Amino acid sequence: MLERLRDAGLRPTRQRLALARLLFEGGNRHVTAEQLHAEARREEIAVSLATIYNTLNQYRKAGLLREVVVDSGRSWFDTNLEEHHHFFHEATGALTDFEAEGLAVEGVPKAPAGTEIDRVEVIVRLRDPQ
Amino acid sequence: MLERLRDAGLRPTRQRLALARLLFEGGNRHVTAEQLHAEARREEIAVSLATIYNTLNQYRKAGLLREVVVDSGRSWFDTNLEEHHHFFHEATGALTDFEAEGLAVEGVPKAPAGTEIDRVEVIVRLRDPQ
DNA sequence: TCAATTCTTTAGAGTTGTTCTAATCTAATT
DNA sequence: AATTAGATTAGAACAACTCTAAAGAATTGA
Ligand SMILES: [Mn+2]
Ligand SMILES: [Mn+2]
Ligand SMILES: [Zn+2]
Ligand SMILES: [Zn+2]
Repeated sequence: MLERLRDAGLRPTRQRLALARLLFEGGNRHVTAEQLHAEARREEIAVSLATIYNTLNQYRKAGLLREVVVDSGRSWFDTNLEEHHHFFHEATGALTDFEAEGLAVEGVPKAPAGTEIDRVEVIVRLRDPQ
Repeated sequence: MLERLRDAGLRPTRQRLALARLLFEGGNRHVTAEQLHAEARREEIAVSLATIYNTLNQYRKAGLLREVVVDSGRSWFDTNLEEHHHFFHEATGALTDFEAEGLAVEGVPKAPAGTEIDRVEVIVRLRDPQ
């Protein structure tokens, strides 16, 4: 973790290390700022909400996290850096991955003049049956 | 317009009619609440921001509009009800359509137990070249 | 080793987008 | 025309997020 932060040009402070452990140890995950803050509090890690936001954004800029936009009004951060896509269940707010392998998006038109394609994102919105 | 609102179970009030004209006459468009409010003011239509929000949400629930989620922090509403997808240029906030015809999304995994697929959304994020 | 420097954290204030409240107004119904 | 149901509004409230400036911690380098 220490290395990972140093490599990203971030001082390995108490807070950043603790949050890195929550985020990166124990499998990929999706979190919002409030969720991570609540989790830190539960684990008795003293860290302010401002620092949660600072840290998530720094990790994103450093490429340690990416943002997933599925809901206006709330930012989700994703520790899974592999090419993949998302199920989003509107009713429950559940956000889950599915692998890009096996998925084919074909016939994407070329980017408008003066721009290029950064990323093709597929979001599968779910609802309750019937 | 009057018919359209009546069919949706909405009283055709002065405000709803004026907004329907802005939204639905003259081709498909994407708007945010603030944009529509500014436009109404420009056209000297007296309508409060609360009514803009109420109306956009009512139109969405009635199926006259859909919401496009491309940016956390701001809701976009789309008058284009045909199956289509979006380019989103992060840098400028430009949101443009491309037709679903010609696009194939294959290999979408089946929905998690207890849910079903509502819609498959493709968002092509654009950046400036290089 | 220990200033000195630079960067980080923090509480709380500020901002933005959106929703709520409750008073007033308007459309529909009788 | 009177009544009723529903709509609009200003402004307050709220939620998510960012900013500010003061205090604290990591790093540097003498
Ligand atoms: Mn939402
Ligand atoms: Mn954004
Ligand atoms: Zn993911
Ligand atoms: Zn569109």
